[in-house]
Amino acid sequence: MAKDTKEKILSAALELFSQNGYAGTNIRELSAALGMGKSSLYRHFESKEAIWNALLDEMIAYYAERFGSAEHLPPVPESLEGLTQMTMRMVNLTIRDERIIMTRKVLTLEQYRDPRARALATKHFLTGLTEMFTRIFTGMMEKGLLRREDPQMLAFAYTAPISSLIHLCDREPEKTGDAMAQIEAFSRHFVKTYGGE
Amino acid sequence: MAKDTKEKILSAALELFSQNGYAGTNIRELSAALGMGKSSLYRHFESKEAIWNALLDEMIAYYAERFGSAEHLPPVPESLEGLTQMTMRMVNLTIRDERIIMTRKVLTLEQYRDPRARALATKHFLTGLTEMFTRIFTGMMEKGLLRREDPQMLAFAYTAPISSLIHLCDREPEKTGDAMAQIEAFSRHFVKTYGGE
DNA sequence: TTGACATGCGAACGATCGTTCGCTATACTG
DNA sequence: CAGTATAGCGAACGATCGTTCGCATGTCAA
Repeated sequence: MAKDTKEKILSAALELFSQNGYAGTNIRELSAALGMGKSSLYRHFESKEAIWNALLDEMIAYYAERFGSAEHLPPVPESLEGLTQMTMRMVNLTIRDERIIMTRKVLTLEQYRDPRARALATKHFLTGLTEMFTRIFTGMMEKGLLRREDPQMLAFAYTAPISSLIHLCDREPEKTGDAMAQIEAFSRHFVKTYGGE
Repeated sequence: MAKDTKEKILSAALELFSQNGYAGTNIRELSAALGMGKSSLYRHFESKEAIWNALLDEMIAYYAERFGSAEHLPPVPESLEGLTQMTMRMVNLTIRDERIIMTRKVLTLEQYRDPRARALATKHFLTGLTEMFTRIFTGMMEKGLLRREDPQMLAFAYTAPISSLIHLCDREPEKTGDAMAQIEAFSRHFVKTYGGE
């Protein structure tokens, strides 16, 4: 029961922090969103900062479990078209999942204030995707699907533009349709440029 | 004299807002940073929000004047090496200039809260650079320096990775050296891929 | 010189902040 | 059954927030 309430608190905190930031969120709003009294929150967390730290713990643990282990790597595509399709599937997931959106937003808002948020932001926005696609592209080169070039450079050149459009969707959700189309066009352009031998 | 004080207030506000965000900054800090009493601020701005809006006005006007007019466009490079050199010069400027750094940070922090910050953020981080390099690449294609492909797609593929590394420098300044090296490597990779005919 | 205005200051206001307190109800332990 | 821990509540605390007030000073036009 206690575990469950804690989880609900962190979930509501994620929602509010991602909208208004840590400083812009107060305990009264948070407890109201949970339908409980302000003071009840303190049965589960000793302070507002403790809520933030627990939320960050959770985000770090989730990221490590979800993207950190090799077992969760997507399979190397069997074709160039497969790369585009896999990309669109991943992007769709990451752009539609409210929890992932809120995680990106909160990391964006707190990256200059909290060192752990900073480190996780860099993983989320840059190095994580690059490492993941470095492996994928290495596999695709071995299969002869991609030209043999520095796979890390290719992964960076591929993921950074996509990541920037994901940020655009977070910022201006009404542009999601256009952004998705642009990501697909970019992926096909990439495939045309680097595909085959 | 009044104009001068207003300008100083906005300058100090930019510094604090970019560090702690709008909600995380209070009038006492701001006035202390200016070496003046809290109440004196209200001689120049009617509220904290008015300071924010004036700062945003200034940022919007500055952007329009600096990047919006065609006259401020950098010249089309005469060679592929020139593209890389021009890129490094621009990046160096944008990564070292404290005021530009703070502008990016404040737009990052307030993009979900303020519609005008949101719009300016998209210009700063995405469309502005893309449009600029679309023209540059169009010019380079006409000179035969670049393969004839969709210049807008090429501009997006070129600027988005660079922009993501600029964000990295804002977030983790100690990585600036590495980021600059990576930008240069990426630029040369791009030139090798798309250069010549 | 005088009067009006712009600009500065410290004190203080009411609102809101994070947090603590004392109390009650429920649920499990012996 | 008694006893203890858990989790909820409203009230209230002190700190801090944005803002206002009354007053002093300096400047400049009349």
